[in-house]
Amino acid sequence: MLFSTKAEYGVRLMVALGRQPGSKPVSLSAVAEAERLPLSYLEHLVARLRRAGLVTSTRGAHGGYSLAKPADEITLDTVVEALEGQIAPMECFHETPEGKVLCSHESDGDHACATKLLWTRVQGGVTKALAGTTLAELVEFAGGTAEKAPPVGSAA
Amino acid sequence: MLFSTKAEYGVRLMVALGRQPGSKPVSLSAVAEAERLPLSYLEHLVARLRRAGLVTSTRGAHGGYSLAKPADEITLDTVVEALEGQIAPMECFHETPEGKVLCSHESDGDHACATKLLWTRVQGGVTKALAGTTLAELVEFAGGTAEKAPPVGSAA
DNA sequence: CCATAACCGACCGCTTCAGTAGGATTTAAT
DNA sequence: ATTAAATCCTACTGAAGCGGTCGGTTATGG
Repeated sequence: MLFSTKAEYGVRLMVALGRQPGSKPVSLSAVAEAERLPLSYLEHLVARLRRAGLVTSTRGAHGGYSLAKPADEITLDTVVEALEGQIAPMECFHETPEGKVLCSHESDGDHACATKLLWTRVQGGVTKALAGTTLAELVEFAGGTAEKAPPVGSAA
Repeated sequence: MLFSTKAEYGVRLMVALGRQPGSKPVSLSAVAEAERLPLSYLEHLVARLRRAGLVTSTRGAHGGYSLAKPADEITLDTVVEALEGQIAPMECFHETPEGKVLCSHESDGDHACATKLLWTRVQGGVTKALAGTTLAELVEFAGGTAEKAPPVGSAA
């Protein structure tokens, strides 16, 4: 499996927030109920999203979470990375700040690691798919906002 | 991490076999020494490759493993799948024999799962990268066959 | 004041990973 | 025939991550 449920649940959480019109915060319990996900587990995930600056929180009664940016400015690579940690096909793969890819097996001289070409291509494929998808697309795909289907928290 | 060292070690093993000219089998211990990998662990990996029909074995002294097909007819998706199991971005993702993608969260009516669009794209990116790479390319990339660098098992 | 809800850290059962261990079988060479 | 080299097979193990729970603290609107 490429990704764990952390990415799955976290993305669904983000979509749920994206469906909320305006800037009214959505409580985690509302999301948990709508998506049938354990509340206490969602707390861990949303903490990662908050630390990554993707959502903002308002505490206290009637509080909750909102997207920190418009949904069409949020690409899924940042979301998945916040949830799963650095996206790399392989343990030995490090990406430098300048975007260069390093392989820790290349210690023996400059003779390139046999697998580097492969993992670089895989990395490219995944990154392209994630960075080329915006949260707004997923919200749209999931059934749009209030018009067609009510956002979470509305009366059943 | 997208893949574990099973894919890493296994692909390096396949490249090592691909560097061997002719059909002379290469012993696992030779590969283990050349690639600095634990022999007993490689045994597990090569067993998967053999069961998948990617390598053939000859037992007894002077035995070893050879590629079951020419390197340019082996695409890396089959190799990685043999090593890691079915390639899917997410637990809930099943591919039917006809190539259709199913998501187990789509039980509630026909309303598509919010994340399906995303995982489908990721899946496509990875599959394209893996299926579009042949073992021959990696062998070439790693330094070609006997000409430039001797295959494993040759005198040091 | 009290219900609601965000925050935080510890814990737990389970599975997988990476690797080891010990043997058995087969085969080539001496 | 013996032996060394090799594939093959099963079982085991320590460590880590996954998915989730629990209890408690803090903040806030009514």
